[in-house]
Amino acid sequence: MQGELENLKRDFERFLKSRGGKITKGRFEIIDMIANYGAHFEIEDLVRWISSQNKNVASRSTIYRTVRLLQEFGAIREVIKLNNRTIYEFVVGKQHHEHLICVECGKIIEFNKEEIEQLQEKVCEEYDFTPINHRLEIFGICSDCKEKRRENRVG
Amino acid sequence: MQGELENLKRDFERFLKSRGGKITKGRFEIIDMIANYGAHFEIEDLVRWISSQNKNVASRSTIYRTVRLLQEFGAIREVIKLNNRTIYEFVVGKQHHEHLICVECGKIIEFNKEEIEQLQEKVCEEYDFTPINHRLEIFGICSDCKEKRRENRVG
DNA sequence: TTAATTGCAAAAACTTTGCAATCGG
DNA sequence: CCGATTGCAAAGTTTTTGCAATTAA
Repeated sequence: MQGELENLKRDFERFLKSRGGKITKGRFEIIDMIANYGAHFEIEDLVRWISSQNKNVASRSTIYRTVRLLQEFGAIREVIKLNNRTIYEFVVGKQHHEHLICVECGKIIEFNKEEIEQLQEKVCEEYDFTPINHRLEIFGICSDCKEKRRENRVG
Repeated sequence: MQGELENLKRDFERFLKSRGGKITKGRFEIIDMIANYGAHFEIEDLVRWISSQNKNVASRSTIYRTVRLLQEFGAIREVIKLNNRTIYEFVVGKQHHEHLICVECGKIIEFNKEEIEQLQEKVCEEYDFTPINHRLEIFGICSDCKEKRRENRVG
């Protein structure tokens, strides 16, 4: 919803000011582009897409730099790391969740399991470890791909 | 223990033969090197270390290719992905486990929580998703680093 | 013999950085 | 005005690949 994006921008402004940073048009346009691009993205795809939409938003370096800033700020997180791919996620308006990743078609399914979160906290306590964030990735074959395999076997 | 390494090599031989591959000295020397290197490694470090020990084991490309083979075989898994670092783990003789990663000192703590594994299976069933493998990474601050912070504050 | 493997150097893919010009506060 | 930011091109990292020579089966 739109209000959340506006809130995020306002908070990001505060974040920037708090570290002596500046409010530039490019940074906020990048946020809009990411918001329009969809929940999950790889930086290079994002760069290409932004350039295809509007050459004047920002250069590749500025996009990389802004993604890093947004990550420090907390609006973006690295959610999937597989082989040499890194998939980021724009977290605005999303509750925390984990991912099922289909290794056949690349589909990403989000899920949330409160009990798993609680067990993680328990583990951290046991090790006197203060968690900052976490990532659970389950790789496998999704329902659709299994279906397709079955069809191919029959056909 | 030594027997496990021998079993692994025997199984890896079968694996290679089953895909029409060949048993080469280099591949098995790389396994020995990895076994001696320690549980967790980054490929570039491994390459440098192997070269420092013995230039004639294998070239950088062969090490990369063999690590990939061992990953397909299942003797190695990517366990941690953070920023642009990938840490691999040699799984021989280890039961499945997850990782706590200290973002301050880089320490890796292994843990295993059966209930978490079970809950994951439950989630997969719900989505009719067939899991192949998974990775749970919890980033945070370890006990020692918290202690150090306390000392610094006092001192 | 012949198909897989190796080493090398080059290329590819992704990300960071130095610097001069520009812009925000 | 001053310091942060930008764009560019260059450089840095990590990983892959084409190819000729070599090696296992």
